[in-house]
Amino acid sequence: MSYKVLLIDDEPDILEILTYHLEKEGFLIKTAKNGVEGLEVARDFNPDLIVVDLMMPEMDGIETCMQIREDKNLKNTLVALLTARSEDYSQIAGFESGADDYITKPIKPRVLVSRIKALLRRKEVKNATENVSDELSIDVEKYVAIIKGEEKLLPKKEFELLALLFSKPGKVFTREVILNKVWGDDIVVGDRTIDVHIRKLREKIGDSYIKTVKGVGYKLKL
Amino acid sequence: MSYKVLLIDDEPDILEILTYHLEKEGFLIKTAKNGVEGLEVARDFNPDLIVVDLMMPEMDGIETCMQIREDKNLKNTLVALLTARSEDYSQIAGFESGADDYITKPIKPRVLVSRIKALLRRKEVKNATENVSDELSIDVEKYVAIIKGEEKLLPKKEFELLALLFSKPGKVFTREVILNKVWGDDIVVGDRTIDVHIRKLREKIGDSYIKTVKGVGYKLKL
DNA sequence: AAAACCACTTAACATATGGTTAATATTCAA
DNA sequence: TTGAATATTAACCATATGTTAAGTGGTTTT
Repeated sequence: MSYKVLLIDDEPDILEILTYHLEKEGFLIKTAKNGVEGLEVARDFNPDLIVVDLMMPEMDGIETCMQIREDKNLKNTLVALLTARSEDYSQIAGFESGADDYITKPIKPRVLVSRIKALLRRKEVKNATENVSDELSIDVEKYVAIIKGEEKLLPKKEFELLALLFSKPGKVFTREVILNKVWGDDIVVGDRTIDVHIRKLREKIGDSYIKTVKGVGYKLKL
Repeated sequence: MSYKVLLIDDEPDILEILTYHLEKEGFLIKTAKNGVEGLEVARDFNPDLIVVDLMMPEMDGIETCMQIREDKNLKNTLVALLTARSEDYSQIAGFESGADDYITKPIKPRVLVSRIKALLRRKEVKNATENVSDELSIDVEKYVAIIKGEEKLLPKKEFELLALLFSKPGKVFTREVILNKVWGDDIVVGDRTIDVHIRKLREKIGDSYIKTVKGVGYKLKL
């Protein structure tokens, strides 16, 4: 299924050019020429991503962004803000608009497309890891494991290992696969390294979640 | 709870029409026909927002605005100035009236309403950000970090870095992202530059807020 | 115009943490 | 029961980050 993207901008030219490039990539596009209209369309269209221009008359981008964030039905929708310059960034960032990404003008279609793809990929991961169990979850943005509501900041490798297991809870990941995904194809480490990381994870999140399948690998218990 | 708005204008017609439109939107409205009266009402009514007409006999808008700003009890109150034309803007901005927004006449009710909503929402955010950790917040307009009530003026780069972290407290920002957002896509700086800025920030706001996630980046502690 | 100042960057060195290993213990499936 | 796989622990070490001071260029002050 292709991703749905809503573009909100008051300049028809920009809408047109972006639509062209994104449709070429197989995205499903709708457009709106202001925030109010955008919100309406969004509620109906239920897009995966909304791209909002910051500079718009009447209701500006930040305002729109915030309203999107407030709408519970659009909880899983990503928002990317189009901003004039990267330097102005802090001005926007100061408000917690809740945007997931900022894309600076002038827009290069290629850059935009790859940014959007990256965003959607992340969303995929996020959705996959959400609500697997109400006791344990992970937050990819924050690098934390949430165990019974308590957030534990994990070091890089430990987090990546846990995230891997989370990518398919219940599935057994062989040591080989774990090495490949977390450490990389070429890096060589001793064969106790994984165990030690598992150990540290268990220390932090409790013994009951990561299950050893002897001779095969590890899996996340649901 | 609905927002309280105080309208100050010497023209009854305008007061009436604005009251009508704003009450329709669920705001709680009070009016005053000059600055002196306005201040009295304000102290009693304690509104979220005061809309002041610039052109008024006796005590004019700017004067009123300044007096509002001086009143400690109205610290959290927003002020919007009604001005005749956008060209006059620079004139007014010159005086540091302390207004939070300028709305130009002739007033279009729809525009006014959305502007006011935007303002109040920002205020909401501002107050909310303060609660993220009621010890630390930032003021985008002043370029300051407010740490336990004390304002610290930050240099550009430091502020932008902090603002970035603030844009999503808890989220880990990689060095790469930080470089992109604060320094820009193309600018190349040595790899100790970020650390040094982090250092200076920590020096000013205390060590406890910015957390290092080794191998990944930095994040703002909640 | 010189001096003082400030923001920012760089360079050189110090430190600490996360990652790994090694040595030993324990477990589990055949 | 037994040996290979995994657990556990602490020690080790590399590297990412912390820290300090000094350099640079631009701006303000005198």
